[in-house]
Amino acid sequence: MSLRYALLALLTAQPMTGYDLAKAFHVSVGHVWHAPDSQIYPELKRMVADGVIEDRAVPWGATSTKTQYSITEQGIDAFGQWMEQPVEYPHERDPAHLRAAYFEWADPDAARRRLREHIEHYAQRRAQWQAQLDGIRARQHPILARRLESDTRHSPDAIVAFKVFTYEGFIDRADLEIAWAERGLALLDDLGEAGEAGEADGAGRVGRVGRVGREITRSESR
Amino acid sequence: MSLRYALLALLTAQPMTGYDLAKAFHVSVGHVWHAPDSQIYPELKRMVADGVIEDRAVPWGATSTKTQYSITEQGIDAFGQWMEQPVEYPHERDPAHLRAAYFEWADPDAARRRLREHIEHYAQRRAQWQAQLDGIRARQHPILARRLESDTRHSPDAIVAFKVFTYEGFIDRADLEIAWAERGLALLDDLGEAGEAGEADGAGRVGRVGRVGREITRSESR
DNA sequence: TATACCATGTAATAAGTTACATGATTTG
DNA sequence: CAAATCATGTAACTTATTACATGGTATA
Repeated sequence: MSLRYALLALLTAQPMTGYDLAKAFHVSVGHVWHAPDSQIYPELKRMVADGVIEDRAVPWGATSTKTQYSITEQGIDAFGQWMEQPVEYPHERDPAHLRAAYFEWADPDAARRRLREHIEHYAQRRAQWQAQLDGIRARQHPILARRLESDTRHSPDAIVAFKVFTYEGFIDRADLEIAWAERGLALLDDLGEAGEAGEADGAGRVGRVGRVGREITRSESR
Repeated sequence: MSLRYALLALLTAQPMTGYDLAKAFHVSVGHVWHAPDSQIYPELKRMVADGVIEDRAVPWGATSTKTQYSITEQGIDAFGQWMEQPVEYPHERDPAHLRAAYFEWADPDAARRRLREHIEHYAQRRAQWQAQLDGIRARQHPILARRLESDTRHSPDAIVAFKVFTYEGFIDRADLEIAWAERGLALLDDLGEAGEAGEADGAGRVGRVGRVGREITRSESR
């Protein structure tokens, strides 16, 4: 149901066609709540049926028309009421941490690849979020700029501050994930050293990892 | 597809009935990858059909039987191959951050409630993860203990270290979310003060939030 | 012998993914 | 006039959620 409110949020800034909306979505709120076009179009239909938005045919070219959607009074109410509802937190489902929990079944090099991919993944996301944040802080982000013009009922500073707050949270999260993966790489190195030492001793399976080699601590890797 | 590997991971420790497996799931790997029983049972059927696990009827009571599942050689291979595959990262879909991005549409008290719920949510998760972590570190966690007995091919220290690594990541994440929400509460306080100051001046909408009141910085709130 | 727990699901629905499909208009 | 982009989807599938259903076994 969040998709509906992500779309409503965009339409509080200005009326848009489905196409415009989908595009605007992908470069703004889509970084917080992803949805493909094929989910957006049907949802817009349902939203019209439910009265939270209106569709209007506007001319397109000489003969054609396109459908422009705008939020209704009822839609604004629904958006306000949404803010009164508790957030429904999704159940934990984390593919990267699930993998990491059973790294003993992986070749150490495969585990390292997974962790480096993790770092790469969050470095890319971080860059995207940072770009959003820069655009928001400078009030240059196109959708935000439009919103700041059209929204007369809220303080521009508040509008900006909440978006900054949101994206800062994502950036901190990306940093955390990168730091976590780096600790994982250090752990693999330590386990490797311990394993080799054990083998050199002819001892087979290793003992007391974390007391051999350097200590692995959470504070170290940052 | 991760559910399959979460179940395989449990079955690398010992054979179990569907019921045992579901129970074990909820108190261990289910904290990393949630699934309800109604998803587990059908998946087990599919896994038998695909040959990664075997089912065997074992006596239950005088006349009845129950189905015990055990991992096959093919299942162990599949688990190892899974470790060679890159993680498929889900698209970003964050209901709490989505809400926060548009807090200007919320009553400040409603926004505060959302943030306090966020803190409460992650405090509870943190406690759960911490409990898991304590059990793992002490090697008292029942499924882990069983695994440490039965798994002769991996170093017990490595088995433990990767699980510790995984859960530490979650705990750090919980701390981050709590700190984020606390910054949000501070932001709301600052915007409120600025708003009141503005109104007292008869200025209507507020100006220059972030320069009035105390500064809100990321380092401050922790 | 009642209550807790063991055991195993199904049905209906909702949500999300992937791939494909089609034509119109604007612009270089 | 060709290419880009605007415009709007549909179909098939997978995954996940919610709620319900049913009966057996162990134990106090």
